[in-house]
Amino acid sequence: MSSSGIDLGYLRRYGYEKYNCGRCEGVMWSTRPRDTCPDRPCSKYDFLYKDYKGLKPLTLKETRRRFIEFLAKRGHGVVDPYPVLAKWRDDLYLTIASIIVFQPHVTDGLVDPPHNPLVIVQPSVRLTDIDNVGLTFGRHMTSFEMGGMHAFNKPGKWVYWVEGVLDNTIDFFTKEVGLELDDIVFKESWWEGGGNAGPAPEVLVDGLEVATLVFMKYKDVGGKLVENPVLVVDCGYGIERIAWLTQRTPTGFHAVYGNLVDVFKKILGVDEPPHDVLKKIVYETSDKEISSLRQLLEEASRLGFGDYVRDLEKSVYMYSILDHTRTLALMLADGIVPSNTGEGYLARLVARRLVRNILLTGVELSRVRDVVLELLDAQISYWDGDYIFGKLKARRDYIVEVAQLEVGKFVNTLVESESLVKKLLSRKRALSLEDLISIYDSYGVPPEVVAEKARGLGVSVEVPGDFYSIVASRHTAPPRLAKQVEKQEGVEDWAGSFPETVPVFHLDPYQTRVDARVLGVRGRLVVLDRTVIYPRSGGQDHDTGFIKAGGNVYRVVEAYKTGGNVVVHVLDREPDLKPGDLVEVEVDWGRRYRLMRHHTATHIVLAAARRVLGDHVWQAGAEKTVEKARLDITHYKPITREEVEAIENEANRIIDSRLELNIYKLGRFEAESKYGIRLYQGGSVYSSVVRVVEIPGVDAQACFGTHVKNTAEVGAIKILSVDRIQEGVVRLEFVAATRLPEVVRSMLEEEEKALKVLGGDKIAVAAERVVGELKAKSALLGKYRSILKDMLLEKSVVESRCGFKYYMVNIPVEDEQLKKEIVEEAALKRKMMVVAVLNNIIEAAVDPSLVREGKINLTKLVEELKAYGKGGGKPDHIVVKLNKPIDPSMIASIVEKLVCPEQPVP
RNA sequence: GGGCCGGUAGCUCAGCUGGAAGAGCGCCGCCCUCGCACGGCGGAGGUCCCGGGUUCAAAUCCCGGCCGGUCCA
Repeated sequence: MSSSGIDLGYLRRYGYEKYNCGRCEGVMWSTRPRDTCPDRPCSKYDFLYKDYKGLKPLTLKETRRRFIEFLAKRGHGVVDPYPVLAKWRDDLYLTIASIIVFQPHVTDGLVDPPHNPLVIVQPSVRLTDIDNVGLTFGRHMTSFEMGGMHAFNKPGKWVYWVEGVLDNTIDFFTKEVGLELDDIVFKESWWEGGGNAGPAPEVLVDGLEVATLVFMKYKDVGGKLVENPVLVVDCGYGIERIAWLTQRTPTGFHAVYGNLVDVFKKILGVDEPPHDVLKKIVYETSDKEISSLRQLLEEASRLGFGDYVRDLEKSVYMYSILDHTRTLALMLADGIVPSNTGEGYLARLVARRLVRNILLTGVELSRVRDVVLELLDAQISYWDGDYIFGKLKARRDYIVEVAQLEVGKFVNTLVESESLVKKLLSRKRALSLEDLISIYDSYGVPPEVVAEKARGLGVSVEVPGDFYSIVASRHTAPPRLAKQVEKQEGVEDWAGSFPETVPVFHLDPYQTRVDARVLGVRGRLVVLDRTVIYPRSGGQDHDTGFIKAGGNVYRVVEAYKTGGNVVVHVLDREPDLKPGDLVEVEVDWGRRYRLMRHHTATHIVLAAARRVLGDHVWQAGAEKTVEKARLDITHYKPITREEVEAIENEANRIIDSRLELNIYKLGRFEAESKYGIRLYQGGSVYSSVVRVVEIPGVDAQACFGTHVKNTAEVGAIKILSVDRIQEGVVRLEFVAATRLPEVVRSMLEEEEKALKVLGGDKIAVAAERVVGELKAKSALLGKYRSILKDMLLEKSVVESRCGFKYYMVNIPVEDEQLKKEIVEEAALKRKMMVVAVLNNIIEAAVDPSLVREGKINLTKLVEELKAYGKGGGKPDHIVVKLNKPIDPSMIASIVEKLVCPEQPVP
């Protein structure tokens, strides 16, 4: 791809000329002629051995500091890093680049950035290359720092474009990093993603790509590229890679993790090849396309490093472990709760890859949990005080506890895999690819582990190299189902044509009526210029009420909001109204007030849960109706009874503190810097201002709902139920205020009903008594049954004409259990054939030994009885259900035929 | 949100090509022992997750639900 759309000719001013790479044919700009571009695979990591004159080794921190300070000096405002949990977006789970912080609201031009231009060093997590992490010796890391240099050019506000970007880049690398122009090459490229696209020259230094300069010129609209209203400068500098380049350590991990590498070596018992050897290996393999560890090791052997292959293998695992522990810690620190869905699954993925790598270094399965703890602690203290990763320390307890839990789950799976594989192999002698996929899909046991266990049982199993992509390809999502029910054909467009409805319910949530003007009528739908009716939104149910005009009163049965903040009222019938009419709108205050109080209660419960359970608690969903409020929160283990009570107590304490709520609008970035990303409990918000609902000192959220003035109005909160609705998410249901007595009343009524049946006045006592009586009765019944059984058997012995004795029992009471016990007693204990009849069912049995000896086969009896009904069974036990009456003597003669087959008729 | 696997004794699980609910561990009693452990004998303990359906007959097959696990968006 070319860099069409921008002209890099400005580089000529610095002495650059355009060349073509002789190998990949890419277009590059260089100060001197080159045959090939300094990019892999066209060249090796030449930086590792190059003697740079002005280059001084920079630590990661120093690199980061210089980057920020350099751009700050050039007028860039400094933006502090955002979490890697991208709660402000609903199209992404993780922050994968610095621009993510400003998409889509700023890149679309809807919101002004906090500074323009700006600099931000943003920790980012990308898991797409997770399997490459150790293999590329530091080129790929799942967590990395992206040095973001951003400018947003729009009409009336021009910052800089190609020239500014190139000046800044060249000056940073020459003046701050200490490179010379000759070292730096620009290679033309193109970038697309996240709904934007544009030319994106890469900055290459002797085999390493150290920055990508994206000129976000286009927007992807339905597969077509159109000019973006804002020309976005999206330059990402690889802070780790730059540090590596200046230090020229054997791998990028050494540059980033410094002496932590030695700590990990000790904990894991891993030896690296000597650094000069390692560096050689890294260098020599740097232009090879290496996609598996086996390939890397083969390549290393081929290059004559066979002696070091063993250490190299373990070292690669260790590099992944360094990377995965930091990524996991970072994800957890930002509040991710591991789970089987969403971002929680991504944390699980990292945790499981981590465990696999740890096992591969040779750590015993039983020690994995402890080792993870040690590694995380080492990682956390290594980053203590750091600008980006210093926050790990404050969240240490959560990180460690959750990681241990999560790792423990996987360890369990692996322990159980042993018997699983055994079981499978006991049924078949080999395991196919299908088996491997189904084991991985259903139980989460990775194929390598299965293969290893199978090998232990003497079965070799082939694991294809592209196993995980095969699995992924089987899970391609089905076409998305149509989104809900379309409200009504064209309503969105119709309603959208009106100006925003004045939200009287926001201006004064206590106002119950207002005079309004009709703007539009469509069937039963009405749009007004203002309203006190709250439309269903943000999990709060809609209001109901009345619209009065000209002596008519219409019920408002529903209300919803369209994209343009226009409230659509749904009436009980088609009204006699036309645009321009004046009406009076009145809200059903009883309903509304309950909804308001349930809504404020929900904010309070969330805050209380966060105080009791920890900062990882996020709202995962909420619904407020007149009957009750429902709040789903993220949490990593079951909530105990004590915790529920603590949350309830804390919530009621907040109510009793009589806190005045502050509700006001605030610029987006201002609100974020004041309250943090916590604001977005209800999901992403696409607007330049957010409506902040603040309970001072307790909670602040971006929220559209209606709230009471003072927490005291919530009155009281009672949590009614706690459910784990999926892994990592707990649902709390609760009621507040005047809804509470209604709930209590219905509970008391239930109890009354139960007591009416059970008798007594205490339900627990009554139930205990009834259950006790039941047990005693059934014990007594058992005794009667036993006596009756013996009595029936005594008088039921029948002797056939050939002298064969058997029981023919007619069971006089409808007791299946009695029939069963008689049959068992007779056949199995007394070793006699028995024929038992209860209603229209004939059951017959003999001791299985008689069948084995060939003396009798009851299935013949079934054949004989087929004329009277249906049935079946085994040779020693049959059941036949009769569909017409049969004379007992008839049964006897049939049995006779069976037991005296060869007896001549006298 | 979708796919797959599972739910049987206090625990771990077998039974699942429909036909009389099982094993190991744990528990109780007895034997052995000065006592304990081991061992031996005997015993108690079950809503086969729930609800429908098919069938003469369902733990087993089918449908729905609940709960757990797991993979993928």
